[in-house]
Amino acid sequence: MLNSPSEQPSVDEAPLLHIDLDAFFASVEILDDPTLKGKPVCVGGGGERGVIASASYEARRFGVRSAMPSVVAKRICPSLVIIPGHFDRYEVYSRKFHDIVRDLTPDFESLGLDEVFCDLRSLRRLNVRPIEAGFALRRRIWDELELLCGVGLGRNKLFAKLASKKSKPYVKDGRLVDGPGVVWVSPQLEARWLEELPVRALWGVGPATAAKLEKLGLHWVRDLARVGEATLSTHVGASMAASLCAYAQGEDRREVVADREMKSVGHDQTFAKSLEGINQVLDAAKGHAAVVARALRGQGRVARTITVVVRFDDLTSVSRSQTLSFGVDDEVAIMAIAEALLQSVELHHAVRLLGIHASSFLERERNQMQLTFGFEAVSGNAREQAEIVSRERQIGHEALRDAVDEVRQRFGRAALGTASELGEHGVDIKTQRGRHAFGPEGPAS
DNA sequence: TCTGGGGTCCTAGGACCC
DNA sequence: TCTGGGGTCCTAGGACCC
Repeated sequence: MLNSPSEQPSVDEAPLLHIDLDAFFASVEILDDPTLKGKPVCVGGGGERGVIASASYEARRFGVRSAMPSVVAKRICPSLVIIPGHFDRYEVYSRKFHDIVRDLTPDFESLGLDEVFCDLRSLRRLNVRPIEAGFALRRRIWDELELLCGVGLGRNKLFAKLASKKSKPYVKDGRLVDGPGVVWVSPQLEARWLEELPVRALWGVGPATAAKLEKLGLHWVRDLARVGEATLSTHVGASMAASLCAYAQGEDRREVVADREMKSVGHDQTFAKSLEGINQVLDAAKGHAAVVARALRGQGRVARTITVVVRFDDLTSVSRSQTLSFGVDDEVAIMAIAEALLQSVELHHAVRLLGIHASSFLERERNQMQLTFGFEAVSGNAREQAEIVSRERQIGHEALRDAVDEVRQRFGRAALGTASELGEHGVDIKTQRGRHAFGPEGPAS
């Protein structure tokens, strides 16, 4: 907690600041529709397969939590209002939130739409007082956005994040208790904080890792000191073991990385009613391909790797991916690859989730293969332009056709035998080149 | 109570090159 | 003729975060 009001750490004593907006999605919904004020409100999927993404404090009083299945939330809180997300609205608020943070320092890293880590060290010469800065941020976020937030300060990301959690309001015996708003973990307090911390509270420790640690008799962060990193490594992997051992000592080397480059975009959808058969799956995939293509173009990126993910009714998942020698950003090309990949998946159960993802980005200008499907030559030097477009289209078609062939070859007969004409899904690719020159096992060796 | 959708990172194995 | 090992890229799956 705040040790005493007079205590004011310097930037070097509290270099990391973490801010986390309270019940962000739900709060935005209430701002957009004030009649919701005072009601238990959630944002999430309302159907049988929906889960809660964000719960207002009013809902939390009933025990509703994010990641909880909506049917469960509704059971424990029958008056719960579940609203489907309006992510465009959240992005608007998130940008304003980031603008306010940027006024303090450009040296910040966002996690999702509602969380930010700031490295305050670059403000050393400005004589910034971290605790004052934290309260000032809170005030501005409230004054300008009418949103509440918690602020944590500490020597590293580990403590800053733990502190912001402690700064927030919480529910006790069904009542809402105010938090202090800003919390600093002083170096003197670090050991005591770690002492009381369950391993599950550490970054990177989820249900699976927690269960492994439990098996080793490690419930608390203090228990981690008992085992060596080498032992830990055999159970949770080298990288996780190194992090855990460092955290147990209060050490955290993770830096604040401003303007992280995005590495993938994708679209997943769980269907209210599972899909049956390849035709339903392919129909759905067309929509997914369009969403992913739009996202790529919106960010001015082209992707070399296309991945499809299928989750079955038994909750098992499979993924298939193909990396191309060129980048794509249009739905026709993405769909052509996705279709070939999906054809290779054995549909032994109905499909509850379908995902298409794009990764391995290239800079668009220099690396995009000119896949100008459906592009109509327009005004100007019509003939010349038409020739260029035609040539580019030809090259694009050939490259894409080769890529689709490659997928089919990789997966052998399953993909080859049942592959429907790509034209059916909008790509006019004739496959009359010397295929079938290889058998069921792939290319003849 | 039975699990979404946006992402990130890690691991292990195989292919290929030197 | 049979053989090593490192580096890089790709693939599939798993775990985690918000």
